[in-house]
Amino acid sequence: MTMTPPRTDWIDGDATLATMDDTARRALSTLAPVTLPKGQTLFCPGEAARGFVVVLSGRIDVFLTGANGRDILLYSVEPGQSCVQSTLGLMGGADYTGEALTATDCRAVLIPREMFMTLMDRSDSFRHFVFGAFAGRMQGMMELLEKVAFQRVESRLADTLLVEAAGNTLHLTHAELAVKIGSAREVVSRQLERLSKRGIVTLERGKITLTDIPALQNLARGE
Amino acid sequence: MTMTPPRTDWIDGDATLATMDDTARRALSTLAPVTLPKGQTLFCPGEAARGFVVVLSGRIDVFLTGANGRDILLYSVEPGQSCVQSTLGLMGGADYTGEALTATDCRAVLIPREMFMTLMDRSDSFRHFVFGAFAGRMQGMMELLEKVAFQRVESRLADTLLVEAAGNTLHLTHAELAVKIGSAREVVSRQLERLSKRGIVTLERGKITLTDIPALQNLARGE
DNA sequence: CACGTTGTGTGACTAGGTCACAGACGCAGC
DNA sequence: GCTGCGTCTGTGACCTAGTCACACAACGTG
Repeated sequence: MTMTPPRTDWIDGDATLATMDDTARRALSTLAPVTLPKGQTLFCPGEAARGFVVVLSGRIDVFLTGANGRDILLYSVEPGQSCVQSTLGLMGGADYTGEALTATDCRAVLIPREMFMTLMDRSDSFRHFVFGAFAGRMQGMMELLEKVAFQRVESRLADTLLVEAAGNTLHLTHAELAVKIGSAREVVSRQLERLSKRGIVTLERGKITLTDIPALQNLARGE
Repeated sequence: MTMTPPRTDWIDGDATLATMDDTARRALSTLAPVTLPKGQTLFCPGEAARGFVVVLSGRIDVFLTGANGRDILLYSVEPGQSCVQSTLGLMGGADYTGEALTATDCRAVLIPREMFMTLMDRSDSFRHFVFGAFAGRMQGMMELLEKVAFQRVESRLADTLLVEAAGNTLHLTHAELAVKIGSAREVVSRQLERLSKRGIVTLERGKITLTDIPALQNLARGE
């Protein structure tokens, strides 16, 4: 029986994982990254966590779904980051409440539950990585909560337009924008129409062009 | 120079701390708990974290304050729990955004930054405690977000009335209720008035009596 | 018992979410 | 080309919630 030697190039290729100590690298090298097509569901509400997910390339979006069917984007997982939702269940947390979807084609590693637990105890750098991820997400959730609870839709929308734009155009539907800012599609449509009438954006089907960035920046920070 | 032997009774007296391993107990025994009067501010926005706070008795409420001055209760810290906000700054997180107030007279320990860091690396049980706390708060924040984003005020109010009631009365002002559910005082007043007209509660200054608990339970879970 | 403080009630108005549609556009498959 | 069909967008009516500006009632203290 022959074994192919474990590949570690995906570890070295990731800015975050490459800095791990030997304990973590040895354990990780026994894993193989998986490729996931765009649009795939990784976790859904109520499902038990299978392990700890680290994204190597692509993007995973994590949503919270409300009783009424609307959902809101909790955060996006970019390369070198992890989907902390998946670990809440591993540590005294209750059932998984979010829903994770691949926003693009992805490569990712799934660190199984046992290895995760062991590394948390044995590897300083792995532990620090996980802790940092937790703290970061927590902060992000607080900011999101603050926005949803206190900020006007107009302001959140302007902010999202700026963040999401590549150059000064973005290819998103009103419905997708609505999810990102935690509002309803019709509301986004009406807000965009107002912005368009003020000459701040121009609208086409599936495409938005920003024509007055400074004005948007003002709106984003609440006038 | 004489030293009073370190007291550990406050460690043994706390259900959570009492289960810590020797490493943690030795370190903790060098600390002395502090007493805090009701209404004291522990942290305010923008302030750097001083350490990790564990509550021994009493309750600390942690709020998020919006730009418009309204605030919302993020969570309450009960005995044996910790104020994880205070550690976000200790680990890659940004500035402190919440505000912590003692809701009652309290006894608490402040674990300074260095000891916190050391214990995280050296003590398994301390680390598990902190991680559990993080996971729990994270879960709680998600639930709060879901409520604020998707649930009706009527439903959130009913839920809070049930949770907060001692027996079937509670001594809270409309303004305090508003903060707990993340709404405005006037809205709470009007909702309570409706409940009162339907015979579900009776209202007095600073006091609410629940007269139809089943009806409230229905409202709480959204009819 | 006068007075300030705190809690509550109310009306008018705005923002935002929901529902039920009607078009409009884009892209298969003839 | 045309014909459907799904997706995206626009719109009106309606309801809930948040905001602003008050009035007034209940308590507490000197």
